[in-house]
Amino acid sequence: MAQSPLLEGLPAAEARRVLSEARERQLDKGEVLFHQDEAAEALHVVTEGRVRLTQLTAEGQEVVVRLCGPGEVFAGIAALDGKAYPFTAAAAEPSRVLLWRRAALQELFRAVPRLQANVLEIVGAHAREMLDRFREMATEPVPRRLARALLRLVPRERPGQDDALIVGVTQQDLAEMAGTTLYTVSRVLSEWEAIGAVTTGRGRVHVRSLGRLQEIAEAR
Amino acid sequence: MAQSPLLEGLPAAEARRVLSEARERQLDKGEVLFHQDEAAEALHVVTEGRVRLTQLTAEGQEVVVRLCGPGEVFAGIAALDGKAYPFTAAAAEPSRVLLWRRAALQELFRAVPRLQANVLEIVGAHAREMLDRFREMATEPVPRRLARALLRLVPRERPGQDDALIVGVTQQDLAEMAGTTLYTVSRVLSEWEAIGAVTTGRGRVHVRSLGRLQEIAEAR
DNA sequence: CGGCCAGTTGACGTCTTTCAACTTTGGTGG
DNA sequence: CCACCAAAGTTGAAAGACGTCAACTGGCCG
Repeated sequence: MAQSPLLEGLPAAEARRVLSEARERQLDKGEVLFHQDEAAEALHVVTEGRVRLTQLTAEGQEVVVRLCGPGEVFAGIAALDGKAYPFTAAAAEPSRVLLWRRAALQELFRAVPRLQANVLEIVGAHAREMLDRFREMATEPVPRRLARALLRLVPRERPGQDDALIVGVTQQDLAEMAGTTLYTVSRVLSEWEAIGAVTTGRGRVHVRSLGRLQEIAEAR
Repeated sequence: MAQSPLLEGLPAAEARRVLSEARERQLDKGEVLFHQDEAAEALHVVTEGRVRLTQLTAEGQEVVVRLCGPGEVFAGIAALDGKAYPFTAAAAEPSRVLLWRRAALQELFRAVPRLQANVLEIVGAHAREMLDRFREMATEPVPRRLARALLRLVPRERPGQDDALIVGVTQQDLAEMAGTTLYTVSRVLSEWEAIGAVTTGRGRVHVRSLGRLQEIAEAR
């Protein structure tokens, strides 16, 4: 938690102050934190496990907006403007989150201005990410989108490593992140396996060469 | 300008105060206000004409993020967190914009808190819109996306009217907004013309029945 | 009136989805 | 500990949507 971007640059005393205002919530696998279109009440941070943010289409098809691991903030926008949550949040596995209600947050902003700056920066980063993904969806073929989806799932900051193991993510999940079907995901992964770029297993993708994947994501 | 969401709810005196801090800029058709990835300096509002926000892919393909008419705010996120502009802004026709540099804005926020609330709300709305469009791109076929693109171009608030005339937008533009090609746009518009939903002309789309279009956008 | 830009339309190819059948994996309860 | 079941993954065949290329038309401005 200490290294969450939410608390970045805060002196220990202020960080404690902020944390003391949080509520904690524990979630079983699959438990829903909030539904899309509900009134937005709080900003959340994952401390343990993983939370999956999804948008549902009118036809009932799901799209995965983001998969949040420990330290990651979500529903930041909602907390700022207090409109409706733009997605549903549910635990992808047994998880723990901290949450700050809007009122508490407003007050903390006054006492700890750096906190507000952090929230704005996080919200900005998310808005940028959505813009990029929107462009990707509009212009890039499935394999490249899938490569990017995998790269986004790789735990950050693994100096020197050129491989990565992604677990607890089904091909259905990957399909919803890349905006395609599980069939196409399976085919593409099979191809990559044939050229030795990845190995796959039930709920598991082992990226053998992040570099290779990056090339697929960016290149030609 | 008075009815821009930026100034919503501000007493006349405060609105004047805010406006007095703005710089104005005039743009010829095609003139670029700022480029994607430049350091973000200012929040902008269109007062006249139209500004086109685009993202460029690595391969040089363009995607239109938004087309802003009078009163509309853009680059709000950038002004808050001061990172890079996430898109390029250029005048789609001779235009005029007001702009507030980050420092001026911060100061105004202190004097006019409602202004900050407005900016946060606007940024939130844009973030939500991008989320929705991302989902659309991931799940919806071209005709529906095109219908939505047209509906977004219809001047707001025309009580009672069931038709709308959209001018100064080429099919190439529509293609970039809907994430497709001008060929597909032409074909789809031809179909709609055949059933009497629209009529088209050079740089012109006359929507005969907004209701019909809405059905296409939402339905089945 | 000529050239240019916007738009149209057909033919074709390809990527992706859809549907169906089948295999593999891992967990659970007997 | 094993057998079994459900969930996850694989793969082929076929259809469909969409993009690409090329040729053609038509309106508009100088």
